Amino acid sequence: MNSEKKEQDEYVELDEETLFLVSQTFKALSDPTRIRILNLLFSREYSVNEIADSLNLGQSTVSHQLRFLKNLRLVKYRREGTTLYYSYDDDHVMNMLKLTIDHSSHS
Amino acid sequence: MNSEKKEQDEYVELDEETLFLVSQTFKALSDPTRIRILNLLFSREYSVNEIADSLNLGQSTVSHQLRFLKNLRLVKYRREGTTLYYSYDDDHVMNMLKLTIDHSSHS
DNA sequence: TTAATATATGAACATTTAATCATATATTGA
DNA sequence: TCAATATATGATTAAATGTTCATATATTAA
Repeated sequence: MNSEKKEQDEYVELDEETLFLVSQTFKALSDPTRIRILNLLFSREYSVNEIADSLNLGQSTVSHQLRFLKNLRLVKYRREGTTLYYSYDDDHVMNMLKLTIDHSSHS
Repeated sequence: MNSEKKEQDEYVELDEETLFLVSQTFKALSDPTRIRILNLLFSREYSVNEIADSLNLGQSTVSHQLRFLKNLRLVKYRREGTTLYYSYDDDHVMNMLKLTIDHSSHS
């Protein structure tokens, strides 16, 4: 039952599921394109084409990355006609992103 | 001089250097092996071999990943004879990691 | 100086990843 | 129903990434 005496400084090995979730979360924030998209969404919701135009990216590129972010529930969307308006959907992740941007800004 | 009137909801496009730093920081945390290493270092300093043994990783694998983390100044080391003791060196990143682990733990 | 131990390094390889292109799907208005 | 617009999807490709193996380097003790 794995009941050896634990040392004071014993670490807790992460279970596989947590490890996967954590790595996926950070992976989402590890790509410049996704960072730029999320940074855009700090201010308001944007349609796919607005994102592509604002950031000079292909429509397909944006759509693929939004799917990635959507799968991790970092963004959500709302439909209006044929247009999908995307916005962020995870405060914890957005906070980390903002903190790290500030932390990294040599301003 | 790029002085168009800014909207209220205007976002601030990230400069390339910040974008790179932010993405690198999160990339460090996006790999399961590196996460496990940093998770180990929460408790205390470890030598390279201790890390390899504790996590069932090859010595070379650990050394490579430590170099990665060292380059980003996320870890530092202290020498004692032929042994190098590694410990973490960035509170901000370690805090983010801990928060995200807690956030992801379905406990 | 030599052997033993700890760690680092470089090359090779398999896998993953992001962008692109072409095309498919979905919604709306005429 | 058809055309126009917005978005999604699948396949392909080039680049990046992580692990492994073999070997190099560095420190210490004898």
